[in-house]
Amino acid sequence: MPVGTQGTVKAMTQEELVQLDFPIILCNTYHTYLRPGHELIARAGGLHGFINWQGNILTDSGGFQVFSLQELRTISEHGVEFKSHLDGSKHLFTPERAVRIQGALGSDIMMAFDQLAANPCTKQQSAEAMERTHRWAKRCVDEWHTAREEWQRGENEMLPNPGQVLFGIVQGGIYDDLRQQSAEAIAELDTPGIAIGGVAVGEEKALIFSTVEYTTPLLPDHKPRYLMGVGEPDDILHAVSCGVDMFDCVLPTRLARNAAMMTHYGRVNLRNSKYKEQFTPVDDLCDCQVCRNYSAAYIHHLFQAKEILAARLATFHNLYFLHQLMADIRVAIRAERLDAFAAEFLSLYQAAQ
RNA sequence: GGGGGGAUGCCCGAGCGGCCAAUGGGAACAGACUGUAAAUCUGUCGGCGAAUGCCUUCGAAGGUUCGAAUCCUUCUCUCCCCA
Repeated sequence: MPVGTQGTVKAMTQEELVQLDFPIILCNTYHTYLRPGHELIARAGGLHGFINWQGNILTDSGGFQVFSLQELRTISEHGVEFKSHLDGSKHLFTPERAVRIQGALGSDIMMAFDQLAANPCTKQQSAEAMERTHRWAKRCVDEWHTAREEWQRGENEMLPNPGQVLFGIVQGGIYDDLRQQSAEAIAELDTPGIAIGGVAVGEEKALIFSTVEYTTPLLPDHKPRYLMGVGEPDDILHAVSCGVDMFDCVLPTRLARNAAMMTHYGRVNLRNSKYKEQFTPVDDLCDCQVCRNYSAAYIHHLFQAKEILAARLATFHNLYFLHQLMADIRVAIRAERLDAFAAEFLSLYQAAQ
């Protein structure tokens, strides 16, 4: 899933996302609630209507902002009070409200409102965040049932997507026993999909790998398993081999805006002067329209000149690259040669790192 | 012809006797980025050295001073006003 926090995958049009063949994108509840507002979006026909996206949409609940906007919020059992980064106004997010807002946004998959522990933190802090996440997940599920019943009785106009589902989120930090507890608690809620959260929030790679390796098999394998916020190609390959089905990550789009492009030969920085006269494609193994039509030298020039097109071309390529990686992974899985594919891919990708 | 400003590192520009190898921007060079407060942030940016440091720099030459980018003299170049 490309990430489109504010209702836009930065630098791409929805037509380009269709062209890139993504079936689903991620939008953010907290950010779209603050601006332009969930009620306005509901009046526009939900996120789908408002942003003109016929594919699926997953909304993150605002749980990540509890983590990323630590200085701007206070947590209690009831919920989280945010101080808006836009105008300083105060906004109370509870699990119930996160569900209602996502209902109004009309996404296809809404996420439970969770709490990820700050990084670094003690096991005690991880456990507290996890336990609260469990209580909040239960409240999300209950509120979701209530909202659906209201809608079925015709009492709730703010539910533009009757097909919407809710996913629970497993927390527990880097601690196996906590992850196990969390996997059990969230699985018990019987949501149609389950996410692994609180990963890749500053911990070293080995810990990301071991956490995913331990946690994923604990989740029901007949439901989609979604690893939130990951990641880099090697993370994805590893997580898929552990049984993960879904990913979202800001990396391809953010890196692109900062001149980094993912190639079969590893990540490269197009600002580097070595590309000044490279009149060949950035990645000669890539057949995206950017690599087919534009040279590294040109893209280097666009970044040096701070032209908008630089971000657009790099974003298109990075998204294409990860989409292609996932497609290749699916082919490899069907051919029962995922490990071989991963080894081949990584030998080239990591050689230059 | 008369009067008044300026010349600082690749560029712009601060400094106006010691804390100045010289604030700040920009450019350049490199790095970071994992459910997006990010088209952002960080570092380097006269030479040599691992380093206390040493050497060469603030238009040019001379001078004053323990000490000068900063004060004085002359010169060169430039900008503005009046005629």
